[in-house]
Amino acid sequence: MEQKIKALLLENSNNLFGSTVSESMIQFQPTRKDVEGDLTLVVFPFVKLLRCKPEDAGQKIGAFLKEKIEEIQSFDVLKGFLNITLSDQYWLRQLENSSVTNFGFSPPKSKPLVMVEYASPNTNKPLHLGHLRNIFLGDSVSSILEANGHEVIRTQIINDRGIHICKSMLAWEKFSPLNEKGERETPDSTGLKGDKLVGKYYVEFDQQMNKEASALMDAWSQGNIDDALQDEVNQLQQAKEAKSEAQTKAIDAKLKELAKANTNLLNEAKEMLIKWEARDPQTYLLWSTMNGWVYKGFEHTYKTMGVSFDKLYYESDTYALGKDVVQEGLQKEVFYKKADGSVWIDLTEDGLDEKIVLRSDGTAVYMTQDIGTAIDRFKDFPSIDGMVYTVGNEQDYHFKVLFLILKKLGYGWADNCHHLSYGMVDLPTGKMKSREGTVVDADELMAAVIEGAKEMTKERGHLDDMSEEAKEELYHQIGMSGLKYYLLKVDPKKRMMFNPQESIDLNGNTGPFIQYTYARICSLLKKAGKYENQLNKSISLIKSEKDVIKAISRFPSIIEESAQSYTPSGITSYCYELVKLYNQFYQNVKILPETDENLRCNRLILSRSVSLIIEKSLHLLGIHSPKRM
RNA sequence: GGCUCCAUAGUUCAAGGGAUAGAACAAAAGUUUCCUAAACUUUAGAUCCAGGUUCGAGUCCUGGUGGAGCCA
Repeated sequence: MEQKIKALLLENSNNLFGSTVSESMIQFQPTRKDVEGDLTLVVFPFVKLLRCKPEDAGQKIGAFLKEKIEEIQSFDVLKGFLNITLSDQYWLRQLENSSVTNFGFSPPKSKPLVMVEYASPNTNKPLHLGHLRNIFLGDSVSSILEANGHEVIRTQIINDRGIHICKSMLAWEKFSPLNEKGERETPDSTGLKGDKLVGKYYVEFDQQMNKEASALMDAWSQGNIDDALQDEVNQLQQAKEAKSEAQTKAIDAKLKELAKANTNLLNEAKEMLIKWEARDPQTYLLWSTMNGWVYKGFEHTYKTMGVSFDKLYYESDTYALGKDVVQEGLQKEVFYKKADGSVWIDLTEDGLDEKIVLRSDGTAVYMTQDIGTAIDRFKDFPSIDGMVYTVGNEQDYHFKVLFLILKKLGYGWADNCHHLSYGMVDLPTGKMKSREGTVVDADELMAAVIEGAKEMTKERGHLDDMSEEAKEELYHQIGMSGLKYYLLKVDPKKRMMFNPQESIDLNGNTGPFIQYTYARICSLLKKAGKYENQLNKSISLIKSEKDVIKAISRFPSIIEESAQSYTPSGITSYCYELVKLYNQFYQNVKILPETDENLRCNRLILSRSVSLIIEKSLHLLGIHSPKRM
């Protein structure tokens, strides 16, 4: 309808306004709920052209439209807003349209292939709350893109190499206790999930290193300083004299860093990394064994989360790839070499800095890897039209630079790369810090929300005749729904607060609330038995019915907008609004007891339509729609 | 030090430059002989500060304050 009005106004702009109007002047918005009308046209932009009061301009446009468009039942002008009321027949037709199976979705694969990367886990520790936001977000955006007609490849980049990986490997080798057979701890022998076991040794490494560093600092303060470090340490220690408390603290921190950097333990880890890069067989075996444990653990976590991937990329495979590209870039003079041999790109003309792309010792930095991985992906899937990187906003700058470099290297597809940047997740107690042990573990959190859902569902007591197995599945669906919805309802760009208490809430703007409405409609339709699946379009609508139909008719554009902006929160807001309106309707009228067969039938069809949209919306959020709860 | 982002009820979040800034939670009061009360209905409560652009600013611009991040 908006399109229709827009076209009509553009077509007749000369005789209506005396000059050509631009498309951007024609602005629609939903009519305020306390005002009569279905659709509102903002009149202000035309006031200047017509040289009259907003009210008169509105009257003129309204009269014109009413004459040309038969679905317009009436109109009203209020302070520069033209409120148009459409006929009930129009709305009933809208309802009828919504009953097609793929209502709101574009035909599958009608739009180009997009690769979505979400989850870039390190293989040295378990997944945590931050990963949950990342993964739910990427998974949901993938589904939304699919609904909008794109073919999607879901992928992750697994950070499986580097010094941090060597740290847990080394700690396991050095500190894991031996059993009577002389074997070190494994997931099987301890009953620990693989990622948890490896994470334990990553922590162990840090503790042992700190211990060694403290001992080293004690030695320094007694004057036992290694020759090579003597000058540096002395300088720092002397600098502390006669300084304020804050300054002394800062210097102590520097000393501590220096001590850590000079521990035997860290040096051993560095040696291990060198061995790994040289493909030392023993180191490789240890590495692949421990990573194998982690992958098994992750698999379990992903299963609980209900997500999966089409293609995996490992940094151990791709880290070297970027180096060749850097050489090419040097020849093309996109990059330049500094005296020490390191390679840089100068982005100052683009308002950015100079950025290193290869270290002086020839080793890769993150940027090198990411350049290589991107190119590799486009080689693997030549028909990719776009890449979406779901990565936290602390890397905003990194991706700005990455895309610019790719562009300068001559890759046209760089324009179709998008950084889906999301904000950090904070706790009521403050930031999550792994060093302070305030990180919320993904597995533990999921178990907690499922347990919460179980307790609260039991209190309701709706399920007495359900099998234990079905009940467990339902608790899982409800708990995960609460968690996913909670993390997805906030605009991805924004930093958010995670309150564990609220995430298992069933009331208000939550996943379970929406699921409940769905289950209630399912029950209603079941009890209704057979009914005529044909709308009676001559019946007039009551307000609460029309409100629901209006919401239903918005669904296709909501999907479109959410896909374009990569925001699942558009779906959550919409779905919540639809459900609220439906509940008002449900509370207002009787459906099953209604004796007028046409009315009863229409209301059942309306309810069915709503349930289908809820199901689709929840699917786009990665949430199940249970038929009972 | 340089750059980027954020600031809305007590709290957590909404609001394509458009009408009287919406919800939820928490607080207070109500609604079951009837389709699942995980619901519905009321009440109370907010745009960090100072300028500017505009017919119109929570939204855009400048400056300030407070918070977060990135780069050496």
